[in-house]
Amino acid sequence: MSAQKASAQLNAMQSRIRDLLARADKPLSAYDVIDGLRDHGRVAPPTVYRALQKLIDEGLAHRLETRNAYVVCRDGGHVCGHRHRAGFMICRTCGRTLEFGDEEIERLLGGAAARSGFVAERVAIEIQGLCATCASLPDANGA
Amino acid sequence: MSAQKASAQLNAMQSRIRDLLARADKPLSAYDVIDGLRDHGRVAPPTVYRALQKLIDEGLAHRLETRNAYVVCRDGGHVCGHRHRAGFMICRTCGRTLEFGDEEIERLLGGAAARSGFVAERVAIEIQGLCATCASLPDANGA
DNA sequence: TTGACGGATGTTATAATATATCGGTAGCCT
DNA sequence: AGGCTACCGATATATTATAACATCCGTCAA
Ligand SMILES: [Zn+2]
Ligand SMILES: [Zn+2]
Ligand SMILES: [Zn+2]
Ligand SMILES: [Zn+2]
Repeated sequence: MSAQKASAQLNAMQSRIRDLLARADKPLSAYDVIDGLRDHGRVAPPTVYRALQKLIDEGLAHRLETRNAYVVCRDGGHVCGHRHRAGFMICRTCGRTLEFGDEEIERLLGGAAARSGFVAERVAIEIQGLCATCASLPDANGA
Repeated sequence: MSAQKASAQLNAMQSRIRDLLARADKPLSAYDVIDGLRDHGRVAPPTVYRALQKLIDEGLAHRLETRNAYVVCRDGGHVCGHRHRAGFMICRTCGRTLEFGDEEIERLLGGAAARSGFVAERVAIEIQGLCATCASLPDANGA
């Protein structure tokens, strides 16, 4: 058991935050997380940001750049614990966020980059719009 | 000339900011812009944010979500003045940013979205990495 | 002409997001 | 034990963005 690595090595704070993100049905900002942890006493921003970064490093969570918010990794099948690229569809009405890990898209992005000799390291793909549910409600369509 | 619309209807502030963005060889934050306009006297944040939004609305500039920064539209051929979707490759070393408007990618993203019944409105695609120039320099490779 | 109205622009103040920096704690090696 | 290191957390502050209010200016009915 010398080379045991990564997951399950979360401390109490990290676990609490992961649970909080997992229970939420939409992305939480760092300060939403701080508020959500009020039961455990006051928590300072750096504590939360570091814990979030840890979860991201472990592949357990993602940051949504267009929202300044965080979600647990919900990439359908894959068992988390390895970092992976992902895209997101974020509903502007209900906030629900669908994660997708479409390798096809990633390959194409890599291709577009390679055409210019660009070496891709991080890829952010975030689609804002209406989820199927909200799109079917008249209110959300702007009408 | 009753229905003349859009472009060239920039006021002095908007033009100055567009010029500033155009002269910069990398994305500028809103506060970089404020600093860059110091010659013209102090400018307050809302003034700059509103002007930037105007430029974005006119299709003359884009916001980089992963950087909280702004660039002029440099989509190769197209004459700006209409909003369009774009992707970006952002060099982490020199900051230079390449804009691409790959319809193929957009179609695929639309497809990924449609598969879940998601109605895409805004699409952000931002690739961080090394530009061809920086990738060829030993320092930038992390070595 | 003139003064009520409305939209655009500018200012002040403050909110929301994120990090620099320091000090404490615990494991670990000598 | 003593010192080293790495992690952890708190205080303070930096960075990014907007709310709320004031001002200016063109429009148009009276
Ligand atoms: Zn994921
Ligand atoms: Zn929805
Ligand atoms: Zn463009
Ligand atoms: Zn570069």
